[in-house]
Amino acid sequence: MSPFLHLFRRYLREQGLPVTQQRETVADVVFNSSDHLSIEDIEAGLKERGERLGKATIYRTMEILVRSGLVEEHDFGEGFKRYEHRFGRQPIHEHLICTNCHTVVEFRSEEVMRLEEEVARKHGFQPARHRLEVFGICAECQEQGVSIEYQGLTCPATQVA
Amino acid sequence: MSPFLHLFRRYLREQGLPVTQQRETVADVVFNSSDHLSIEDIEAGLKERGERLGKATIYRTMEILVRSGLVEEHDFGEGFKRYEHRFGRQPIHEHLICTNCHTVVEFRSEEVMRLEEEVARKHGFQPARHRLEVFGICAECQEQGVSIEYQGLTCPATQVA
DNA sequence: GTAATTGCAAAGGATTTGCAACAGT
DNA sequence: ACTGTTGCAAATCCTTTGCAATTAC
Repeated sequence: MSPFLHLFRRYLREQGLPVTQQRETVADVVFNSSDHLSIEDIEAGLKERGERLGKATIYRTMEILVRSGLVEEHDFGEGFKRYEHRFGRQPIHEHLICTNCHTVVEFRSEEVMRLEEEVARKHGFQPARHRLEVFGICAECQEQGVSIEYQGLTCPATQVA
Repeated sequence: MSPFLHLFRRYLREQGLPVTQQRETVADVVFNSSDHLSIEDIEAGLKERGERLGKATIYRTMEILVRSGLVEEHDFGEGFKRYEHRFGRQPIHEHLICTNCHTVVEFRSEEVMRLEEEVARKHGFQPARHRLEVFGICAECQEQGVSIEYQGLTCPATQVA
């Protein structure tokens, strides 16, 4: 049982929401992983514990967890969302993502923080947030001979002859 | 008719694919806009011209356009894709996006290019690409009194009392 | 007890796919 | 003519929603 679970319980009580078995179980799965979990990952984690929970309940609980600020939602462009808890992490950080095995490394960059501010100001925007994702192949996958998928970064057709 | 259409025709011929009316029309709509178009936007553009095209054809043509390198696909986390042609743009650039009106400003940052390289190397990754998006409220929307939606950036529940 | 949650199944939006009719080479 | 495309509808994927049965307070 995660030592942070009581924070979620407290949040639920503050909001006048029932503290249910299902909500606690979902939160505990998320709090006990330092990965960036998909809903499917969370389902698998629940199954491993022998918990049989409706998928709708997982979605509904994730919504509350995000609202509580205890969990952050990400969209890495895979067609579905991923979630990470915020304990013991930098409040704002960027992601380095292996496009083969989906390993995620977090890093913080003051340069990007400054850049957000600078670029927004230059264009008269009120900055709210940013996201920086670097995609590549991690060391381990490289060793197994995986190389970069074609990204359309070179552009032969645009070469006007 | 876009002056770049012949590049798409050439690409199709090189690939042994038929140059159809529909493919030309879709490409022309995309090439004539400097916006970041959703499929719905493209459909609207076609309707304006009096073209009646199946949605599946639009999706299939966008796939080819992306593969050709003439068009780039984006996912700004809205739940659907957007497309921009690559003519007269920086080959690699970042996006500043108004979360209210969806205006997109492009900017280039050498710092981010360097950061991608540096961070990937530090973690043994082979870098392939990155994406940086800054979200905020544009000047025009600010004038109309729009302010930043709550982003969950402050995190009261994580304050361990 | 009362109000909210759960679980299921149905609905939803974006995208894809199967297939008969059709157009490009 | 032959191969590949088009358009429609059905299917798919992730996510949300309606509703009767159940649980938290």
